[in-house]
Amino acid sequence: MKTPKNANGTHESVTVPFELENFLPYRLSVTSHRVARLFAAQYATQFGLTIPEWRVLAVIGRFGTCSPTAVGEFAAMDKVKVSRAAAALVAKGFLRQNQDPNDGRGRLLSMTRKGLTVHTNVVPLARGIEATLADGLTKAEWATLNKALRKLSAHVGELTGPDVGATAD
Amino acid sequence: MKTPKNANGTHESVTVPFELENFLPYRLSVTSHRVARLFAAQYATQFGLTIPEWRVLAVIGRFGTCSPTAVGEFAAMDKVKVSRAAAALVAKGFLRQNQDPNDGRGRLLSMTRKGLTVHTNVVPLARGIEATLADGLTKAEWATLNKALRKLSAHVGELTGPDVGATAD
DNA sequence: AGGGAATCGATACAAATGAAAACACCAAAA
DNA sequence: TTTTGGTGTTTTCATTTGTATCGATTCCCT
Repeated sequence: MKTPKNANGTHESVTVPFELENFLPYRLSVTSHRVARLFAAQYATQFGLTIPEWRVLAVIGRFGTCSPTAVGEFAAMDKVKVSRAAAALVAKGFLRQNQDPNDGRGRLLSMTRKGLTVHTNVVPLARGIEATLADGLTKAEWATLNKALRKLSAHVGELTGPDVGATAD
Repeated sequence: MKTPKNANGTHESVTVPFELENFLPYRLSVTSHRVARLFAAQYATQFGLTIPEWRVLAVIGRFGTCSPTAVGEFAAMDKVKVSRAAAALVAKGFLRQNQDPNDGRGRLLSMTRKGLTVHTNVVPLARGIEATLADGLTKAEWATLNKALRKLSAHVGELTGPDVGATAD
C-alpha cells in the first residue's frame, strides 16, 4: 500500500494529518490558560484579587486617577469588565470612585491608601512569578517570545479591524 | 528631586513602575484572546463550529474513534467541555456516539460521513488562517514562538503540579 | 463471590463573560 | 430653548465556563 491512511482508514488528501498540538492557536490558548491559572491562584490566595481586578489596580497604580474608559484602553479590557472590576475594588476599599467634575457622565477612579498598599505588595509577587516562568526558557527565547507576541497581537489586530475590546484570563 | 515618583506622587520602592503592557502573562492573554476571536469567527460563519467543537473534531479526525476521555487528553479540554462539545457534534450529525463494547461506562466517538467532510474542509481553513498569522512574523520568530510556548507551557505544567485539565478559547 | 474505592460520562448548579439595552449626561443644530 | 444625536457608564440577560455531584460500571482486595 503506497498511499497513507489516517486512523479512519480514509485517505486524507495527500498531506500530513492535522496535528492539533502543533497548531499555534491551540498552543497559545493552552499556555495562556495555564499561566493565567497560576497567577489567578496566587492573586486570589495572597490578596483576594481576580485577574481583572489586578489589571485595573495595576493601571491606576501606574497612571494614577483614571476614567474607566482609560483603564479599559490601558488594560485591554472591555468596559463591562472594567466596570465590574472597579466596583469590586471599591467594595474592597482599594479604589475610590468619584464624579468627574468636568463631565457629569464620567467617573474617576483613584487609589485609596489601602489600595496603594496592596498594589505595592502585589507587584513584586507578579514580577516574582513572571521570573519563575522565565526560568523555564533561555534569555533569548524569553525575549523573542515577548517580541513575537507583541507583533502577532498587533498583526491580528490589523486583520480583525479596529479593536473590539475584551480579554482578561 | 532625586527619587522617582509614580503618578500618585508616591515613591514606589526604588524601581521602575510596573508596566502591564510589558508583562508577559498580560501579553499572552491578550494575544491568545485576539487570535481565538479571529478563528472562532471563521469557524462559526463557515461551518457553524465553536472552538471546543473544532478541537474535538480535529482529534477524532486525526486519531479516529476515541473515548471522550482520550479526546480530552489530546485536546487539553476537561471532560465537561468534551461532553458538551461531543453532544453538540452528535446533534449536528458530525459525530456518532456508541457504547464501548469493552466497558459499560465508556463511550466511543467516531466520525460520520458528514463529519468527515466538514473535517476535511475545516482543516485547510485553519491552516490558512494560521499561515496568515505567520505572515506577520519572520520565519525565525514564528519558530521560536512555537518552541517557547511549548516550553513555557510544560514549565508551568510542572509548577502547578499534575494538570487539572481545562482550556478552549 | 462481595464490598469499597476508583473511573467514566452526564448533569446540576453557580460564577464569569459578552452583547445589547438602559441610563444619565453633554453638545451642537434648529 | 428644545430637539437630536452622541458619549461614558452601568445594568440586564443570554451564553459560556467551571466545580461539585450523581448514577452506572469496573477494578481491586479480601
